[in-house]
Amino acid sequence: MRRATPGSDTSDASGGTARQGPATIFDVALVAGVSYATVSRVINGRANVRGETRQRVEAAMRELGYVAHVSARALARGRTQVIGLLAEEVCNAFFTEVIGGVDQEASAQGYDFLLCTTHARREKEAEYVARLSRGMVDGLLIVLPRGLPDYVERLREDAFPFVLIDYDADAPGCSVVNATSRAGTRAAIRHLIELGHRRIALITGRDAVGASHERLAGYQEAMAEAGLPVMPEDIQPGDFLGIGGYAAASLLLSRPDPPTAIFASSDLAAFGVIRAAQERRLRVPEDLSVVGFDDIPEAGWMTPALTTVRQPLREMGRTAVRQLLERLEDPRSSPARLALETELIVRGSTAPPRVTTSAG
Amino acid sequence: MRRATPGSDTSDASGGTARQGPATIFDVALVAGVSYATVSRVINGRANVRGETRQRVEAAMRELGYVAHVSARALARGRTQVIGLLAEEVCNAFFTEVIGGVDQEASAQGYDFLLCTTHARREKEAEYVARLSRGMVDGLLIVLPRGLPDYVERLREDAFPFVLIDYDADAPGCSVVNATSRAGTRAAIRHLIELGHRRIALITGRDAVGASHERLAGYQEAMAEAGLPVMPEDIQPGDFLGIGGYAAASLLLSRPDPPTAIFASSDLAAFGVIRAAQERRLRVPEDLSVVGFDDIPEAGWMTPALTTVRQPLREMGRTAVRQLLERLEDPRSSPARLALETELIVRGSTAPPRVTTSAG
DNA sequence: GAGCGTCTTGTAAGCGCTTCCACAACGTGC
DNA sequence: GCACGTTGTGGAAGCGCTTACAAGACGCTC
Repeated sequence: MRRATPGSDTSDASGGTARQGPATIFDVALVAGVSYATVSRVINGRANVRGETRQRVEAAMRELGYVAHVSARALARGRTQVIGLLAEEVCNAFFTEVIGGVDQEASAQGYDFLLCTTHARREKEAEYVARLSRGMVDGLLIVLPRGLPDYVERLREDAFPFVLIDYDADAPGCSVVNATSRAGTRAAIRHLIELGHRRIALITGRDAVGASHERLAGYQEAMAEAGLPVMPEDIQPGDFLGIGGYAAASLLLSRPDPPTAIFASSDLAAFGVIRAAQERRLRVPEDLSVVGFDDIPEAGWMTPALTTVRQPLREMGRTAVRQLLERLEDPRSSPARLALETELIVRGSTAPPRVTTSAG
Repeated sequence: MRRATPGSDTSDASGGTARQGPATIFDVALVAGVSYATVSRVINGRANVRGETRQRVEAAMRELGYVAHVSARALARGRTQVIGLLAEEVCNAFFTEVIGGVDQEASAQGYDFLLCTTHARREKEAEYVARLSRGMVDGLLIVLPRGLPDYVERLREDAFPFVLIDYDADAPGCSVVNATSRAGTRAAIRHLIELGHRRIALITGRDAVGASHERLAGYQEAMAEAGLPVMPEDIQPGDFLGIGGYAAASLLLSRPDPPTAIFASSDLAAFGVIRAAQERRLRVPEDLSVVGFDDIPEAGWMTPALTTVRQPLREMGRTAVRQLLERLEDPRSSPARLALETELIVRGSTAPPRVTTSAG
């Protein structure tokens, strides 16, 4: 084609025609003395290439330091071998754990991944998704979407493969991976009740996130099962972050008759609770039992180590990738809704209450 | 005017030929009754399109929900409008701060960014870089490289634009953005000396990272200036992480004659130090002064709030993007080496020592 | 030894876009 | 009424790759 210059010497890239820019498939073909189609076959590991030819091509690629052009491949094949990951933030152990799992599985399956942080800029999200889904990625993972944005509907219409991670509300026709938040919370509250706690407070997550409601429901169920009353002021709004946990706990602990245990809807929030307790010279767990949710690495690390509900975040990331790839391979496979098991991890931040409160 | 297909109706995409898949530039051209070249001009905001034509095209794009195919554009234009970011990890406040800055500036400048976490898998890094630089991204940001890998040399040869972030050793011909680690550390140590400390220990960062050596040098300079001896056992190796800080501090504090102040080469390490102190029932700052480095958000947050050397991490990310874009626009612009100012932030974790140690 | 598969290779036609070049339709100024 | 630039538009040639399709070489059968 264009730069098939058969006359000149072919073995010296810097000689004859002074090539500029990285080598293309044509250059390799020229050096190997085969057609570019054959080079392409070698690159893609097609079987029908004679061993000796293959070796010549491989040698030429090495010699020229050939690297396939990503966009060109993507355009020709109609897929990019990249999956996109849409997360709100990157500076939060919850997301980084999930991302870590995605990273691991994607790379194991030969996919790259493209991380987009939305910073909750809702207006940009839709545009992001539109562009990603047009030639940048083959499929999309969306972590912890708040509500169910319009673009999800659009993706569904376009039959573009995607998986929602940790989305707890209804999502008809969508693949979802999440964890059994409600059951996990119930187990945690039961654990506190078994230790003898009667006044157990809850700090919720962000209201827009479905998992918040699930955890609240689990709390209420466990309390009801045990016949314990739930005081409305014992349910404090949080934000899944340390700051919200701290604020909520400060409120709870400054009351004349504070709870003896606090369940926080995330580990970060639980860290905030512990800080608030320490500031008041309350010891954890002697004066206050604290339970978190997620089991991020730091939870096992602190003093006291945090009792928490383990949510298999990395595994969720991995599972989501597998689900997505399944849909990539067979676009007609029906969307699945997977809930991974949570597990109560009892560590040092919970103990029997010092005195049984009046409510008990 | 001129109609491409004068006979049939051109406004109904779902009529005549049943289109499948997302709309292309041709579909838009058909609906708008212009050639695809004109559509391309509109997309790219070229001036030479009549107002009325432009509007027709825009209407057609809206009607079809047209989104440009990213790979196709990239292939045709030779650039992607994406910059790549190579970082070791994503679950570490240091990186996330830098990444946040990059994100912000890139998006302000109309670029997307592609985050690749290398997890210190050195063998994969080079491959990553090769692929990224071939049609995935226009330029590369490399955060905190350990040593100066071979692929950097390759990038330089290929004249591929890249910027190193927080790389402190020699890098001839490379653009670098970092901070004045040495001066910052000197200021921190001086602060401790002014408070009356004489036995000041240092916990280093990872050895492979240039900034570690800079901080060590700053420490040694400040001690020498004050005429204070540096005991070899007061310099403990760390890893920039909490776990290393904890381990090093545990060692330092378990000695019969422990230092009265510890400088940690990162805030995370300082958190580890504080934890180690608390476990020994040492109070910070009364019994032990602690200084960190970085000033990640958590530093101002803890109790006690951490005295630390502020490194403008977000700003470093932003600056690096600006530098990279400069090189993108003018590939012959000479590489610059920018060092942003560090600043000592005095908070609650430092105080005069309880008793002047024998060394004083 | 003609007819038939199989294996290997080359040619050509795209993928969806940008952009150079050409050309028509318009004024201008003389 | 002519040459002349301007402006708006269409046609065509790529960008670097994949992948039908076709064709040549080879070995096999009957």
